Amino acid sequence: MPDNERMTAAHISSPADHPQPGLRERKKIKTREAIRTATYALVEEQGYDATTIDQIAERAEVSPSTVFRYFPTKEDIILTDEQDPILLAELRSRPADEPLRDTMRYVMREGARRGFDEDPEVARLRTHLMVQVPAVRSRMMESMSVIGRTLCVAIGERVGRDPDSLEVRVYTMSLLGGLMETALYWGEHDHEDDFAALLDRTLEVLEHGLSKENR
Amino acid sequence: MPDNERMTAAHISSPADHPQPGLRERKKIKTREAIRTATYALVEEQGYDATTIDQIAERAEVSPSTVFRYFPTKEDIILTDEQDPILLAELRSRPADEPLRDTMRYVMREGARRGFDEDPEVARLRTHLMVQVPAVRSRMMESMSVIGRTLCVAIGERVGRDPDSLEVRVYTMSLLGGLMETALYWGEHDHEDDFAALLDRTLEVLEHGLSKENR
DNA sequence: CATGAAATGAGAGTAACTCTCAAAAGATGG
DNA sequence: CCATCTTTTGAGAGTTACTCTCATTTCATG
Repeated sequence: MPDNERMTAAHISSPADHPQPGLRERKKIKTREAIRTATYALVEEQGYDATTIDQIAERAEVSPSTVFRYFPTKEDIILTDEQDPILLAELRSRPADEPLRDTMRYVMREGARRGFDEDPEVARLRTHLMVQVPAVRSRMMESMSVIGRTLCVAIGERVGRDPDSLEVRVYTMSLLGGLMETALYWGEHDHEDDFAALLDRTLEVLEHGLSKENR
Repeated sequence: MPDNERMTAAHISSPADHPQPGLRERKKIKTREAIRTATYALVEEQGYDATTIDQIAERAEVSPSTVFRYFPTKEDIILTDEQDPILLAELRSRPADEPLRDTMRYVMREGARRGFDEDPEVARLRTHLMVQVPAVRSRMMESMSVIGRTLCVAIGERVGRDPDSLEVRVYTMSLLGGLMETALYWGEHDHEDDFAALLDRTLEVLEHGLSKENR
């Protein structure tokens, strides 16, 4: 089961995305969406573990095979998102002389804002699943380490170092570790806090460490 | 499948560990060891994915049911270790006024040294699996986040802060993220580097960030 | 409309886990 | 040493995520 490549063909959209790319493409998008909404609905009704692929397929009105053609694992139905590549592109397009912290702050904020504006219900459910279902959390961490690779390159460029050097990799993963924990914290506390504020506190800690008995 | 509790009963050894705790206990330890060595041997021969639980059971001369009684998942056979609780205890026993970085440096070094001294072959195989097999890496990350919970308490105590505060959690997870990446780096490079030296570089980065075009 | 390509569905197969229940093996008191 | 109680084990059936293959359908194109 050598599945280093998690990305399905369906994930990679060609750079030029025409508004009307033919019936076939439109149908694929619709199927994808149907599977996702079916999953979210079922999970909300019965919970994650109780929801089987067959049920998802039935409600989405596709065959189980098709579900797997669109998403490599059950967790990916929940975690995958069209926005990730957008965010990565955005990260790359930031001015090269901008301090890394500012870049990350911006990108993270943007990601949270979009995800939440688009559909608050889904965002809520999703983060709850990240917190509660081990398999989902685990999958998220894995995708984090994939993103880490890309981030290393971006960060390596900026700093003028080998992206594969220990230093760059450690820096990147520690940053990501902190950011992910922030997201989990946010989800655990039912999104009561302002995410931007949490992010600021996080970046403060990452930059200056833990001061004793402050706050 | 609500499996928040990953620890099997077999993992929790009573505080008073007698040297001869009766035949029953001794047999359990032997069975556990048999399953582990069978697994390592088979994985070395045929690779991780190609090795099934049935094969493991057969070579260890137990039933498949028994394998699952001892280890909740296949990945745990490889990752679980009697040393982890020892290391955690050691961490707790460090002087309270020792700087955190020094503590972590010490504990990590100690862990790597022991694991490697004990059985270099197994240690090598294990880290390679962490690097190469997604499921194993993923499971390791999960256990990292469990360790993180414990670490938060320890760190919270030292710093005099709420262990559940965002600050402590972010600090802890970013630390762990960096440390794990160091371990992965070490494994990826076939343990050519001196782990202690890598650790020092890691802690330097975590403390002072990435300086531009140094080295 | 005909031909080629891509997407789908159906179905069989694998393997990791779970659960249940009866048999076996160690512990314990007499 | 034996009888009983408890723990561990094995056997087997069941579930489910995921894989692979092949025939059929559906869209694209000239």
